[in-house]
Amino acid sequence: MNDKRMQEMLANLDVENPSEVCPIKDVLATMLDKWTMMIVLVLGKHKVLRFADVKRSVVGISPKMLTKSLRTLERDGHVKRTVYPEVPIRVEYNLTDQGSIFLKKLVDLADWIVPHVPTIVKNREEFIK
Amino acid sequence: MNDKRMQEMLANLDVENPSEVCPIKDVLATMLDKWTMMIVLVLGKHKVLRFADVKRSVVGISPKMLTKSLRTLERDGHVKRTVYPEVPIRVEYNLTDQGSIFLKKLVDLADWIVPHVPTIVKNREEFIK
DNA sequence: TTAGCAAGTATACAAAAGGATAGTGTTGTT
DNA sequence: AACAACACTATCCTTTTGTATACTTGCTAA
Repeated sequence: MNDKRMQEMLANLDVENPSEVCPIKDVLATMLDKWTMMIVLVLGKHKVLRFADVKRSVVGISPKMLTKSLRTLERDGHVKRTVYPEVPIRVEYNLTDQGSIFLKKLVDLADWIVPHVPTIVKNREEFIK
Repeated sequence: MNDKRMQEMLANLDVENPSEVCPIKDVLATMLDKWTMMIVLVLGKHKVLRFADVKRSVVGISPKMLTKSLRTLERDGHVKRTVYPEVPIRVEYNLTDQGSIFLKKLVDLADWIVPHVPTIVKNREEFIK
């Protein structure tokens, strides 16, 4: 991506206006929420998980936040929710194609930052004030 | 990135442990904070900005959050802070090389999501419960 | 008919993030 | 002596986020 394209995208993102008036920034911010990302990562690892499985994998999440985050992911098309009306009921979650691309971008970002992490951690320890 | 590499990265990210014990996830989450991202975007657009300029560009941010976010970005090596001891004092902020790559990844993510945004917004309106 | 499971909901409360706004320190200008 | 400029700090208070945990629903098996 060259600088011109970058400036175009920054114009799209309407950087100097609040996110309530810029759906792109709003959609992005929702995706990059802490719990949301964690769920995308565990679904990337295990492919298909039931509600209780996700809860076990995302350590520390409460049922309330899990439901909320899963609903958001489903609503925004990143996750598919499948109900099997057995007894007891079974509900499975997995990434959609869109969700898988999102995962890829996330892991790509992580892949890039990994070599920098030791330095960053060291800086954090030394950084006063 | 193939599936094997993806699984390696997910192992690196230690997806099933809380971020306090995984510095990679912690560094990522810090970068992807709402205000932090906005500041990176405006610095990408304007290259060099003073404190009051950033405040003007990131609409709605309070001085408290601006200082906090700028310090975090500086601490983690994404932003350079330069003090000119004039009177009145002048302080300039700009992205480091690392920060510029981060901006690129962010804009790349945005670039990918943009075509999906209209559908997502429509889904959000229709999504009941 | 009582127990039990899965996938949530509901309620109460605690913690963290964030907004509004006044104050600080330094030095030149009036 | 008072004021202005700039880049923050400090304080108070509201809002949002999140936890803990009890409850619900629908059915089936003992």
